[in-house]
Amino acid sequence: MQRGGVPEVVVERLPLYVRALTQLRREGEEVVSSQQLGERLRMTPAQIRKDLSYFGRFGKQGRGYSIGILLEQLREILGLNGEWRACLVGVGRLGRAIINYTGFAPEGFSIVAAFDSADDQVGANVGEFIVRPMSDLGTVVNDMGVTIGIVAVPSAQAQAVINQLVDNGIKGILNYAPVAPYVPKGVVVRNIDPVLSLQSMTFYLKEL
Amino acid sequence: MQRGGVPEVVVERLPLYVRALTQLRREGEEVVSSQQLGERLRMTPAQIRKDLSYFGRFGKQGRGYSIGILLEQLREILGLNGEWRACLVGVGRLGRAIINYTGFAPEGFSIVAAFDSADDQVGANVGEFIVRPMSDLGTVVNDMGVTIGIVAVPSAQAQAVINQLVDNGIKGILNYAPVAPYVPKGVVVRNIDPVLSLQSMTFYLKEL
DNA sequence: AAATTCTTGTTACATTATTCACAAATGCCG
DNA sequence: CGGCATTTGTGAATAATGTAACAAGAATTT
Repeated sequence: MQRGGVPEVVVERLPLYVRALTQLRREGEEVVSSQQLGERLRMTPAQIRKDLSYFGRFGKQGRGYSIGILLEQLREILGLNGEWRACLVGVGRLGRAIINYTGFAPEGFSIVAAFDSADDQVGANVGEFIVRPMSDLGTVVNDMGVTIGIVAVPSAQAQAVINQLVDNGIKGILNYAPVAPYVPKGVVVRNIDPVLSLQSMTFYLKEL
Repeated sequence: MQRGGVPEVVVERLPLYVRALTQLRREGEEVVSSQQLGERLRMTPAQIRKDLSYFGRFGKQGRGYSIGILLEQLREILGLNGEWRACLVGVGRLGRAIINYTGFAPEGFSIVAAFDSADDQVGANVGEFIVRPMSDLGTVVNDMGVTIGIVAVPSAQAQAVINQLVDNGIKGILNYAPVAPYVPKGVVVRNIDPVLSLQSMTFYLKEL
């Protein structure tokens, strides 16, 4: 287990529930049973009930869960009700794609600044940002209340950039570089690497 | 466990080993112990040895693993020695970013065609491709030996697109749409969703 | 209002995953 | 060459995760 006695696997499934519940609400549903939710998400109802039971008792026997209430509770638990501010480091191809990605903002994650360690990128206009030098990091983190750093630099520079982010008070790292970064305790990392996903996929494809 | 008696978690870690070994080789190393590899990847040496033991005996007592040999073996096991051909569905912002992503090709994954279900996109020029209609899917899959479909369509259309891919013989799906897709047995899905990653991250950030 | 049908929350059980610990090899050093 | 330092592969022990089963509560039907 991790922090607060809740297993990390469980925490990682909560956003799945949030997503499914949001969709159900959009469809006009008001109540859902663990059975129905399980069918949507292709998990067993028992697992869903067990997961939720780590945080409280949200359901009603014979009826199920009120979608509105459960959704609100889960958003609260995950801390999704505020606005989370992130900065991007690395404005190459990938970084530019991330800046222009429209999926973050509706979920309360906003990118508020862009950095690059290459001098020839600093000052450039990317999206609505002027690319800043890494030396501005501390100021930006403090002044704008940035807690998350999104790393989109070449793998050779990733660890150094992550160190700088952490040194300047960043608490969460969304890492797109293909490395296994080191961070001190208390800093949370999530890695995004489609290549790793494909490479484990092919294990199953090759023998089909 | 899954296929061949090898637990899926183990298969998902193999690409991590491949990545680390490739890097070590680039650094000029020839031999590595499970201890050293574990330090790089921040895992216990025991886990690495156990994982590898599902597939054979690659190490030498008192010495460790020959990087070249282990790397070759792992690439073979994962099926990474051939070229894997993929098609992309959805040429919106995200789809275009994926087409231009330079990380796939060096790892042996090539995108060989782009599709879109919106008529006003069909025929457009994206990257080096002319966007094709979904009706071309069967032909392309057969003629070009495509086994992987990359899905970058809005979530409302994702399941329908995935069904079409599967019906046309696609065996692996790399899904960027924020949905939990259904696929028949024998089809492998990997989901990429940075928002889910952020949403589980904030659980830990909010109480810091 | 009794009987029936649902469905939760939870405890007990089963399975899966990780870590430990050590015999058996291997290399190295003096 | 003998002894010391390493390091693997693995079976046993431990820990974590997932599933099943059921009492208790709530809605619905008769």
